[in-house]
Amino acid sequence: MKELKYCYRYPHPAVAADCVLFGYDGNNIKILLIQRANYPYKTSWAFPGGFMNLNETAEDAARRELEEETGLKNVAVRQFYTFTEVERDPRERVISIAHYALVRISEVKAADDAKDARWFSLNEIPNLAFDHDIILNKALTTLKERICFEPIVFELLPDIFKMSELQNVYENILGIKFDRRNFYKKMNKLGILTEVEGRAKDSSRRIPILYRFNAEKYAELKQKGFRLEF
Amino acid sequence: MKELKYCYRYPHPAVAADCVLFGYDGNNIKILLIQRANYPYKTSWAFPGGFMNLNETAEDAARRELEEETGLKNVAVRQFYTFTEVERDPRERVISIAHYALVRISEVKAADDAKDARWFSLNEIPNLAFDHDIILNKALTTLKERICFEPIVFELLPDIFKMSELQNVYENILGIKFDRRNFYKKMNKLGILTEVEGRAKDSSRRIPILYRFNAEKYAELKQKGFRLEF
DNA sequence: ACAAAAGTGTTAGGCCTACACCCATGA
DNA sequence: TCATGGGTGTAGGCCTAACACTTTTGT
Repeated sequence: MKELKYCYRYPHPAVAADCVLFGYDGNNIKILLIQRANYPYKTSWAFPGGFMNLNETAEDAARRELEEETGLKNVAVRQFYTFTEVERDPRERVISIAHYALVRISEVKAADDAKDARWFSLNEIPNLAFDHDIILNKALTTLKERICFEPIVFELLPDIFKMSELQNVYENILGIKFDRRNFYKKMNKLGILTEVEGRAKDSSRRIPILYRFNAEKYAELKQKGFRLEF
Repeated sequence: MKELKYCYRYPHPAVAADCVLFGYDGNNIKILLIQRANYPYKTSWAFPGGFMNLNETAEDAARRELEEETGLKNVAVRQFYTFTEVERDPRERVISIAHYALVRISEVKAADDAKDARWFSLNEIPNLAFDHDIILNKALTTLKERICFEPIVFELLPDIFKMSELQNVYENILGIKFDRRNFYKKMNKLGILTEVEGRAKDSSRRIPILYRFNAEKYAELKQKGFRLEF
């Protein structure tokens, strides 16, 4: 039994940093879950995360836990809500500072090998540990709102992508279908996409134009208040 | 010296809940600040707030501190961000779960009497304790975004108000000027306002139509995705 | 040559913007 | 009667939604 050597004048809760990791496999939005090996909620699935150290911020902690549990380094994690229900952890009072991050699923191949980490589609999410079902809902709601203010969806796509892929990502996240032609026009008019010379063919028929996210143009637009209306 | 009787196996940060309280005096958005009486940042101004108890959520804590320090009861506080910079408090590691709330300034008259609480306009904010300047900025940014998704501005206004007052609140928060006639049309078309029979006159010339926020109609619109474009 | 994916127009309607005018009222 | 705040209307432009046609390419 470890000794209780960290003492305070007033009760302190434990503070965890968790991270909802979104990926995109070319068809669907996916969520990375980790199967718990220990009490509580042993064998239940949960988001990567863990307790925050006192010499790091919550973001640092989320990034560190992500690396420890999935091998992913330097992911842009974003805090979105702190969950503080009194009984959310049976061990002791634990609050969870929840983050989300978007990654190219191919870069997390390593995690796929680990027997305890798996990508799940939104319609096959298993029972989750703690209040992670609530956290997931909030993460999805937040993501839907954020993609109208920041062009974060590009973090899910490869550097170079087809317009139809971009549309598919937006449709998946927002749960809406768009008219292909109107979507093309809207995105092109926005001005944050650059056509890429190399036209790679894939399984489709006609060879599509390829695009890259133009961070410079976005930076300009951001000044004047970037906003995507859906 | 109080004894250190709360002990844990791992280091725990202290957790505070703070609340940025917005008010509206009929002309300008105001922020309620409290002058600190103790170390650290003694005599500096800060947001109402304090340490969270282990038997309450962060929201509960923010509400409780708000009542203790301003007398306000049952205010709808909303969490918006958790501040976790390692050095943000000189005493020990403290993270702050920050909330905001909108109140009718007249209901906080009591607080005005207290010598240590005062409403400040945005252009007269003094030096703030801790990282409260950063918290204020984030609160303002969040407020600007949230009022496009939720009709929270009505919490700043009396039950019954003139259209010009509503416009003034939006203009103050967003820092934009609107055309009076276009604003009227936009708000009326939205359908969340109800005209009120009693026409009270004030210092102006022509007697204006009075409105009330219609919570039922808003609830309907919310289903289909309420959204205000500015 | 045919089906599927992809590029490009066109049109109508709605919403926003920018205005001008009239009404009511206190001084 | 005049200045001020307040209510209402209209024209133009832009954006969006809805929809059709053509091009490319693997089979």
